[in-house]
Amino acid sequence: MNELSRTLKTDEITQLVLKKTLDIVCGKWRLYIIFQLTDQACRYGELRRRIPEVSEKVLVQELKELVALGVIEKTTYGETPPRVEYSLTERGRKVLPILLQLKTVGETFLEV
Amino acid sequence: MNELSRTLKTDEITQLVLKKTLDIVCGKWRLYIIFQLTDQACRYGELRRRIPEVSEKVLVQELKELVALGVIEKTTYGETPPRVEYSLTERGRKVLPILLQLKTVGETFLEV
DNA sequence: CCTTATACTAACCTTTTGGTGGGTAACCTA
DNA sequence: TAGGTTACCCACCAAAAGGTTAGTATAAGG
Repeated sequence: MNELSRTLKTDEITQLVLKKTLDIVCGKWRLYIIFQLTDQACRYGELRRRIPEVSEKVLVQELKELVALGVIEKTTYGETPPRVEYSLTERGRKVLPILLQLKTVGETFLEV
Repeated sequence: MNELSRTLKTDEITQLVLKKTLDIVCGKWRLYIIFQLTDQACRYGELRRRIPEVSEKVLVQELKELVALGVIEKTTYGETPPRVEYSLTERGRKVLPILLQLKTVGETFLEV
């Protein structure tokens, strides 16, 4: 019984961990956005221009979510016209190599 | 113009690659299913019992999708009651280490 | 004083994903 | 002959994800 409850608990933790990962990774554009910020911070408009296929609403929404998750951070300069920059957080930079490796997964399954 | 079209093409390839990756990874239960097959093949019913939270329909559906993607394979033994086993394909085993690393991502963002 | 630029918000709609509750075939055992 | 076991299928439904279109504040530039 004790062992069972320990097993259950481990499963629950694994599920939590995986859920968090999926929150960060899933969503059609999240990885794409993260990869755009690999080297430097990027303004909102610049992101729009670099990923023209994503709709405005979704981009804003995804950026907000990634900020809430702690993957990226937002810096607002009180200027007009407004200037806002997005960049990776420390944690974001920490996991970036793993996320970049995910390309290998896609490549492996696209090979003939 | 040549450079632009080359850039566009690269972007398209990146998008294809990422899409393929997301197909494999996303979905509430896909990673979970893949991880269950790390060491040995597993029967359908065994998977059901190991992941009780997933509904029957969704499990079947996810298994089918993973087979179609080439991540896992299905072996049917013509017995009654039926026996069906799922296991990782060669490609599946190849990318498994990368997928396992994804746990690190979740852990990083769950830390206090 | 009208336009332009930037970084958004809000209302609304469609598609995709995940889930429930039933049913099925085939053989074995009691 | 009734019930158990296994690995599914089908019709239907709710919620989440993704997308379109229009509108906003502010200041600088012509």
